[in-house]
Amino acid sequence: MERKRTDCPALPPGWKKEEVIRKSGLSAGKSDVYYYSPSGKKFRSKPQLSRYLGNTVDLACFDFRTGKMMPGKLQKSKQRFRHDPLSLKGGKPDLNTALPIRQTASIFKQPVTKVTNHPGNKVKTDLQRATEQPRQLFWEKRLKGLRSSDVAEQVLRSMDLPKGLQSVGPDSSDDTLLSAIASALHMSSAPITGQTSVAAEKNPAIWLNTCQPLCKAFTVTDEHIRLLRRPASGLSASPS
DNA sequence: TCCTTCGGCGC
DNA sequence: GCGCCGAAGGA
Repeated sequence: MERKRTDCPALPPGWKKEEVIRKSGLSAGKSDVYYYSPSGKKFRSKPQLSRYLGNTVDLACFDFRTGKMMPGKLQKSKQRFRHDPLSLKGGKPDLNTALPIRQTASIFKQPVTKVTNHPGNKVKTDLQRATEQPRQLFWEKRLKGLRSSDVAEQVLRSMDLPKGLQSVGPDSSDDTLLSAIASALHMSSAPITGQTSVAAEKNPAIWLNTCQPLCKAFTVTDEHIRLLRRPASGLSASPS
């Protein structure tokens, strides 16, 4: 029988997908899907693929049968939505605070060419730094202008920040400051204090503590919390 | 021993 | 109903 291993658009070059129709037996007509790595290894299930790729890759959105990424199709624990009758009563609020992550097609391991320009150089090992995730300085600026909206695509009102918060760095807009603080709260369980180093205010490009948001050190008082607990006027509690 | 193919368990 | 994997059977 002619085997056609097709290129799969969601996969990097070299990976092939194959679909074989069963032609006899009780399950005639059913099809089996296989993948082939660039090295020729055959994969016949998602768990097998997952084991090979390791924990670094999240295949939750990868549909094995079609070979496509299906964002929003998290097959774990069926999602319920606001407009779903079952969600209206007794539905728990969305407690998932994980930041959304950009989904790319290149979820599979790919060969990397290592280029060493200066083979004689010694690399200083600094374990403290090495375990840190590399992060672009002032990356929060990239979130500027982005707005959240509800299911009806109504843009949600942004938040007002307390007066005392002052930003550090090249961008002083409330937009960026809000993004920086919100992101910091999500990305670490450690206390969020702002930039405690005075040097960071003078030259943030060098002294910025990337684990803290782009704002000057602040403290949250009981008074601040009391203000928050007071229902905000002019804001509806929920859409619809 | 390797590969293809269908059965069938378990969710 | 379907995904996953065992194993039969052929090369």
